[in-house]
Amino acid sequence: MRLKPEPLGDREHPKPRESRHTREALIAAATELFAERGFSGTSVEQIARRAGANKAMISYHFGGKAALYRTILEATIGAIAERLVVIRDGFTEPADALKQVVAAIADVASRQPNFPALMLREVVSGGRHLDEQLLPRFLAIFGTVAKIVDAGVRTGAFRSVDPRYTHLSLVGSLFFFFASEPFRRRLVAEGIVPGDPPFDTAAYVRHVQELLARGLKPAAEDR
Amino acid sequence: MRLKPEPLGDREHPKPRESRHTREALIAAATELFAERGFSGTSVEQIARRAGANKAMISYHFGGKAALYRTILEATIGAIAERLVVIRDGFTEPADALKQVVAAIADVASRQPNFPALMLREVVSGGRHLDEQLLPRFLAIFGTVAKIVDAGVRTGAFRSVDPRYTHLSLVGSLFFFFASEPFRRRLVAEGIVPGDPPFDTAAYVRHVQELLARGLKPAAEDR
DNA sequence: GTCTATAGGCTGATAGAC
DNA sequence: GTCTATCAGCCTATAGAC
Repeated sequence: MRLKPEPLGDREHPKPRESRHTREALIAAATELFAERGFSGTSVEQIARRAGANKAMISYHFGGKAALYRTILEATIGAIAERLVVIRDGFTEPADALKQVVAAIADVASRQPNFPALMLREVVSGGRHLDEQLLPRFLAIFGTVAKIVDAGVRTGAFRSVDPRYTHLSLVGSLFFFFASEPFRRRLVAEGIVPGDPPFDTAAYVRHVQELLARGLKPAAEDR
Repeated sequence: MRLKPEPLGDREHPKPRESRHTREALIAAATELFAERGFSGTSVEQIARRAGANKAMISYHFGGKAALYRTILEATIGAIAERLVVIRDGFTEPADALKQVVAAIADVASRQPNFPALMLREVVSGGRHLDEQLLPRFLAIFGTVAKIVDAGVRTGAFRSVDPRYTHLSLVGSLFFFFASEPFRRRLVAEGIVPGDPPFDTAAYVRHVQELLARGLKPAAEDR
């Protein structure tokens, strides 16, 4: 997933123009295109062109377009699942843990800008490409929020809410923000939507955290 | 958009098997497929088959696949814009108006179950199919929320929040909920996610309304 | 209005030279 | 590992019969 520059060291055979580089360039290009245009909206021709590689290389390195897509999904889901599982298994304060979840999703989205669009497309498509190996990792996102909210409701840190609805509103807000970034950028550039103050990831993260903190706090009348 | 059964009345020529019916069947089938699989993920062959029509009818009635998609987008965006503009131009209480927006989006989504998936795909794709005619109508959603929040912040009904961020979290939560419905249904059916109590649109609407009401209310320390 | 048949373009994959 | 050339399949659009 990540496009690690990965210093080459001193190789002896400069002739095969670095398999590592081609492979990663293809992944980087394909990730962008799949996020922007979806799987069927992207041709191997386009991927190769953007990667500065030959389209035959996609079959050589990955075994075809579908396998390349799966490789990308795997890395993307792995990155977010890894982060969330740590929070899920280590938190003590539900309110704080929920903030951490928001921050973690935003952090992964900052490092891998195409992750939210890919996830959103996958969800909207009914998870068609998520097999029994990928699905559990994908659901780690859901499981983490659900566990935290469950704990919070039990301990009285949160008012009585459905953990599933809380998950959907949290993830929906965040994915939508990040996945709409290119569209918003266009609207701002064309002067259609106010770009001042500029859209800011950190500010939006705080916005969602605030909304959740205030929205889930038990009020006087809830007791 | 809507698949109005539209009683035929007494026509004289039963031979041309009802143009109206074919046209609407194509729109209904295409709307489902575009929502499920996206524009490029759907072939005219599939649309025709699901509509029980001939694929040449797509060119005849609409002028091609792209024109059919545009027809659908137009109707979809029109339906939601129409509803929101009424709220935008007639509200007095910002807190109540925001509730109405949530309810209106949910209501349109109930009548046209594919509307959120189509909108989400369009946003994630950078609004590629929204021309200068469709874009303003689409942005009525944004403008309505922004105006309401602006008013609420000015009158002190809401704490000081960015209307744009409020819009993104509101719309993101709702679209994500509705567009993920098929996926959730699958997860519940396979016993992967608890389906008890069953996911309920009205309950989710209340959840989002509550989250916003509590999340935007000015607290003692905000004054 | 509807259908069949077909044209013509593009897509993903791969054999084989280097 | 990389590239060129090529192929079979699928796609959208349409001409023309009914």
